[in-house]
Amino acid sequence: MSRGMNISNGASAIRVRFAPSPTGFLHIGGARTALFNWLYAKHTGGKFILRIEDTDLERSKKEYLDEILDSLTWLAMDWDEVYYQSQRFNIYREYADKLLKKGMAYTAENGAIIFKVGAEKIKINDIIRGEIEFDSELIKDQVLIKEDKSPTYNFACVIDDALLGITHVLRGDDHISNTPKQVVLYEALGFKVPYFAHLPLILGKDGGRLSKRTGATAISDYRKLGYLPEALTNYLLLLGFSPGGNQEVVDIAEVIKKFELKNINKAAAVFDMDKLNWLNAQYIKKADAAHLTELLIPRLIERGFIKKENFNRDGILPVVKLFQGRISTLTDFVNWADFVFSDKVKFDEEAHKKFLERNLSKEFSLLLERFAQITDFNHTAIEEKFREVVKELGMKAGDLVHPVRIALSGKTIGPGLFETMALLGKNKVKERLMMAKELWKNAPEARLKCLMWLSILFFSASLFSGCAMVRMLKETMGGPKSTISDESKDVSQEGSEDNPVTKADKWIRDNWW
RNA sequence: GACCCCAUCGUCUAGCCUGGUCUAGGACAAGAGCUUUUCAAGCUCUCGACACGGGUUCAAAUCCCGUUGGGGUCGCCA
Repeated sequence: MSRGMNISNGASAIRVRFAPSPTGFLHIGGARTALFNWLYAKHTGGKFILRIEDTDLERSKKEYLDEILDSLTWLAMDWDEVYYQSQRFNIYREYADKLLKKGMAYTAENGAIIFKVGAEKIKINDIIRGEIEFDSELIKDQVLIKEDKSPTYNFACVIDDALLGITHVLRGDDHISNTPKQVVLYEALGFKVPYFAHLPLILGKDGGRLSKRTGATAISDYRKLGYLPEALTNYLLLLGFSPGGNQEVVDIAEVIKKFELKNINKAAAVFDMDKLNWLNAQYIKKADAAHLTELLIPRLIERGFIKKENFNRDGILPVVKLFQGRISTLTDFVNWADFVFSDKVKFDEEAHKKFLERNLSKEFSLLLERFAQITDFNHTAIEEKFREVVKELGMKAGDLVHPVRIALSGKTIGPGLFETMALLGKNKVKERLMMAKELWKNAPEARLKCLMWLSILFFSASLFSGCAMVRMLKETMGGPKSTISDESKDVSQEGSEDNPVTKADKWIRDNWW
């Protein structure tokens, strides 16, 4: 019953709309426009209306429409009313006829109805940009109804915005030049001209239009990539609006309170993936682990890590907790935590290489022996034993940590090793450490390779020193600049600050002998 | 080309309306350090901008004009 009342004193009620065309996916720019409309409706207690601009029957597709609606729903933007322009063709025709009767429009040879644009100055007052003036002399006569009887965009848009009682038209900057064309139609039909607010465009990294080349453009792509809707919404908001108080991560309810059209930026913004990633990581970090688990389950099923019919939620939760603080997308989780779910540990190329560099069979054996003694295989007990072994062997902890990590996960990076081991459990740790020993055994060529490299090194070194001695006899100081001397320089400058040594190199060097 | 819009660190922005408090604040990225079993995260620090030129004014990032640069639109697409 209150619904009826709202409409009757609807003169003051704010009504905004988002008008997507189902000829493509909902993209970043469209979503931001929708968001600002939605936000304004929520802020003012008005209505958010969806109008599907499907007048182009050729290009409009049901799948696109579904995708757009799905994306909006995913982003938690609910709408109050929906209209389809394809169902309103007779209404547009009716108004075109009115203009025809008034003599303000004429029929072309092909049957199209065309509006006569007069010569006048058209002023629009944009809430974001202020007053903008156009000269209608520069506007051509406007087609209202096309030869095929379908309405043109500008005509259908005006009729609908007027008839649906849209009070504020918030749309992309690229529509500024459509505005005078629409204003003359409003006036010709005696409609009240709505308020306009033209939102700045979102640009790609290259400063041009956001395109697939510069990154994903469809909202559904971001969903697939593992972004959280809250994070994406938050990011989209930041593109053109500042919540104030140096806030970046903002709750949507908070934003609804603060949202004001006049505080929207004028300048176009570049879409920055890095910041989106950061924001998403923030949201993942503060998300409830159980909620994240639910989001992750379909992805784990898809990867074949768990079975759809039977999986253990309680088993996944601690894995999620272990990785939650260090991933920035849901996809990251699936990639980084694969070894927890699969017993076929896939070795990264880099990890594999590093692993074979040094045979730690004996050390692993000792580790296995000591781990066997642990009854409660928890992370403190593991760490205790581990440190014991390291001490006994006279090694640095890192020297054993890294190979063990690779043996367990196939990766050189990951969460804390002891937590990881506790999570995997005693049996899996045992199996994988034993498998690692097999790897060394089956790859004796790796040791051969080592020896080969060593001899090459020695050989070239002696060759070089031999050459150098000969040269020194022949030449004065000034130094020959062969590649060999450059290489040896690299090695000899280990302590030098000027020589950038990668961490990997350092690791190899520290652990080689 | 015509018309229109825009202009603060590499990027997102605060400040601009209502000039002084701005030797311009925050965030992302980058760099350095701390921490550390790795990579992250976290913490600390560093680098880094008012496009340019004229006005107005005691005083301009803030107001005005111009230039330059960028973007948008010029469809019987939306």
